[in-house]
Amino acid sequence: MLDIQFIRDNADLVKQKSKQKQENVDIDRLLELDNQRRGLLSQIEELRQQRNEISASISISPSYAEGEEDRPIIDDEQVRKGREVKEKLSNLEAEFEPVSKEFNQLLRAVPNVALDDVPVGETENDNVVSKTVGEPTKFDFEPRSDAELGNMFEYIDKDRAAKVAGARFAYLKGDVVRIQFAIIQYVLDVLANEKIIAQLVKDNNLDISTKPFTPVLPPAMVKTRPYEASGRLNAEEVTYKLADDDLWLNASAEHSLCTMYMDEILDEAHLPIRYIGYSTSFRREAGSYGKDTEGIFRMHQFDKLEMEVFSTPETGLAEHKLLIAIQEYLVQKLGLPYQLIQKCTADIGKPNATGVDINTWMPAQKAYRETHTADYMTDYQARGLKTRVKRADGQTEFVHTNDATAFALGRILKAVMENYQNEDGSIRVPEILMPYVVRSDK
RNA sequence: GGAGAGGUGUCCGAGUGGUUGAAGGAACUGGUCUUGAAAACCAGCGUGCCAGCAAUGGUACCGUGGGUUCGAAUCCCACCCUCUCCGCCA
Repeated sequence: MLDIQFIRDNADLVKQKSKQKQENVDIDRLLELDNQRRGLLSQIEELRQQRNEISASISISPSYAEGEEDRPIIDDEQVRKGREVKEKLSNLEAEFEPVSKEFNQLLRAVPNVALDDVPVGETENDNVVSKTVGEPTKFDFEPRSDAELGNMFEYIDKDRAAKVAGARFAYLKGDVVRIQFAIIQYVLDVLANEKIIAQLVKDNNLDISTKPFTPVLPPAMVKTRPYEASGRLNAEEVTYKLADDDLWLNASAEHSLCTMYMDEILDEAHLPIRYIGYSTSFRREAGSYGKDTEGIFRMHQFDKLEMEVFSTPETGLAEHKLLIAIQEYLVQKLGLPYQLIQKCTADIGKPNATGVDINTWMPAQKAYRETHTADYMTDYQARGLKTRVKRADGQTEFVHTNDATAFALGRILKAVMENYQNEDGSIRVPEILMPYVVRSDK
């Protein structure tokens, strides 16, 4: 969330930026509530002061309390006054509660302010292709889709999955499963390799740490409070709720990673914290009926490798650039053609200050489709989660957070299957994955 | 799921109704001492909100939420979490 002080001081800017994101939050109402809230709060605090003074005036000193001598008699008049104050206080607090509640709801609804170089747009069609790497894969036959290839070799069984779990689920079987695990191993190898990180830092002229990423297997469920605080809970369209518990299914490893330092103050010397998380991700896909129903592109469940970084404010943007560089490195090593997309204001998402997507070439659809995203939240997410850093000078401030897809395995399996297919439907193993698919029985 | 113990500041840990934002210790920061370091000694050292240019003042925070009271870390209720033992189980 944003700082209310910042909104007060920059109301016009916040309104404008909010509109650019197509998030229509009533900023005037928020400011009105803010005024009401502060007015009531100062009245409440004044009464509390009175209450504290009254109770102090009738307090019994420890020596008296132990009954040594001259135990004072409690002053009934003061007690009566105390009761009066208590009554007034509880009335005011009752008045304060709904104001405060609406205020907090609205405050959380205000989106992050996009960086100035984020293109203004109304839909994802206004995203800007910032570069295209590689040529669409050439075939001297008509390339098959993941669904067709999956059927030919029983790699993908959605019919039986539908029987068991419903639409948008699949049994993935056989060698594509081995490819998935090879990709996981490969990504962990790359991100644990300080030489590669250092090279990418250098190539991009970034003045940040070369620290490698720590692999993490996070919880696949998140409680309501952290989920809401992260700005990532989207109950209507995305997130599954467990019926009997205060738990939601992860829609990304990011969701249980970004929340892990909630209510904590981190030591500056420990930053940046870089994690590569692996989690099965669950999405309701409620707004996408009839979209991408074929194959494994859009599923209720998929596995994902996700990078998460906690950093100081000064290095946040450079960390974002590093994450994009890593994404490009990984996609290039996998030999897939792609486009780097700068997302526009309407598409970056509420907590983001900026964000990019990588769209990978999908031969059967003859289109670049979204496989990666990289989000930079500045201090927006950390403010909600109260994740702070204690600086060398003793001051505390909110950390900056970044997240970025390493590989969303469902979508990347589709990309690999389609781009590496032969005419007979067989699929070659990308060279970089060869060492990870060696079978001991062959 | 059953029985028991417990959740206090960066950490350990005291505190069962009033001068407790919270003893003591550690860590950390500054200083004295030292050729330097260590040790020792002295001092400082939580976070949010409101008001203020600031100094500062006020208020809240001892797992979470509610209650009792003039007054709650301390008493009562509910919930969450952790640990130990038993049961079940990958």
